[in-house]
Amino acid sequence: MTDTVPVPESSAPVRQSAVERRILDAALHLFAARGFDGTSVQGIVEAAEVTKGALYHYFDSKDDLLYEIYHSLIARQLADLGAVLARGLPPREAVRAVLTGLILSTAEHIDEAKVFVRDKDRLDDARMRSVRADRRRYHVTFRGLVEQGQRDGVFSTATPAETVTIVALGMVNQLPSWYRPDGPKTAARLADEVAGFVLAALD
Amino acid sequence: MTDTVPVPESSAPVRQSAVERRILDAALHLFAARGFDGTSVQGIVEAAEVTKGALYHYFDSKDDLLYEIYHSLIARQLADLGAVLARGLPPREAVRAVLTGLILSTAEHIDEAKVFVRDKDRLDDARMRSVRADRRRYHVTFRGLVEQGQRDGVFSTATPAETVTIVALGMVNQLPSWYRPDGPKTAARLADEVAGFVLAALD
DNA sequence: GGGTGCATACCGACCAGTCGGTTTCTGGCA
DNA sequence: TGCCAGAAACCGACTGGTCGGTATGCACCC
Repeated sequence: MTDTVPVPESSAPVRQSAVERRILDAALHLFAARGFDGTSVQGIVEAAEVTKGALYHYFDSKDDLLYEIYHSLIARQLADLGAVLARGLPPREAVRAVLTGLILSTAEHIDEAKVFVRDKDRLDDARMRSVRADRRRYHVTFRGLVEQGQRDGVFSTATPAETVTIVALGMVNQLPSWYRPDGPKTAARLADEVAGFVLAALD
Repeated sequence: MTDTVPVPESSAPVRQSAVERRILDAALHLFAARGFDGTSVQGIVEAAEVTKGALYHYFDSKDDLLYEIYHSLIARQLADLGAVLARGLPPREAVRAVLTGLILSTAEHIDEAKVFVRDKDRLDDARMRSVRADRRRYHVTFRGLVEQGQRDGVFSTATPAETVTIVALGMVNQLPSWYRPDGPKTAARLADEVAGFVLAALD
């Protein structure tokens, strides 16, 4: 509908104490390794080398930790997306930049991605709505890029933009299940291959 | 390396009592909805309207239920794959048939797929190895099809066969996160669109 | 009588979260 | 500079409840 793709805003980073960060780091690693329900609060405080009192001083609940992880992940993704859009690239280059950037960022923060894909629907209603709204903004913005390319005639219209978006972004969500940081291919190489694959399908 | 793609065998189905089936059904639905660790054995026996004694009469452990679910899923996928390969189609038609079949089968057994993608690494070592070996057979067989097409010159070699396989099969694994049986598009329609997308990238 | 198919009562371990208390930091005032 | 009051940071024992799993018994059938 619109002729230009709107740039999503990102929220400002929040300063946090060293203890707070240690707790979040420990929670992130344990959630990624064992899942949210498979991780005990006791396990988190032991890994972070703090006490339970400290954890509940900074966070309201175990769910709170999960939300912080999601929030930082999505905020970063939206910021990256905004940065690419701000460059005003033509659709093909924009899609390539968004996809390679997203893959690189996901590979770099693979634990957050793991937690997200596995436990994304384990939040209470209010936080769930917030996370979903952010995800939807990303989805709609990306689809807008594909639609623009299709309107401009540089992308094939064989596959509907919505399906392209689902498939392309879904591929990235699957990344935690097969990407290994110590594997034979660098993240940059994989990002090129995957983005190239998607663009080839859009030719 | 090989010139023909070998057909993987499937294992024979096992007969089970009505109580056994009720337990497995309840476990499947609860695991899909709340995850393995988020589901209690008590919850399963209540949903299945049996007692704990009955459950532990038929199954050794909670893990045992999970393995049964995985096993039936993978056995079905390997059987479908074998059926397609047995038709001896040329690579393009074979890839299309495998992908559409896999997507349709995944859509039809969406709960099993949900459980698999979420909790696939929650098994003990022995069962894990068994599951992984089966998955690997599927992966290697599919990659073989892509390689054959690339050798025959009907597929582009722009993206390595391994990456194509990871991306194509990964897309299917993501299906539980976006496919809705009551959505606007039928599973068959989505299967066509997604398979078409992959084949377009292989042109 | 011995195996199968359950039911029931129960176990110790562990769960997320709480609460009263203590230490450490910070700013204001003499 | 020295002191103090209040706030923020943190401690860890404890709670009610749930967890996966087990021990035992009993009816029914070959």
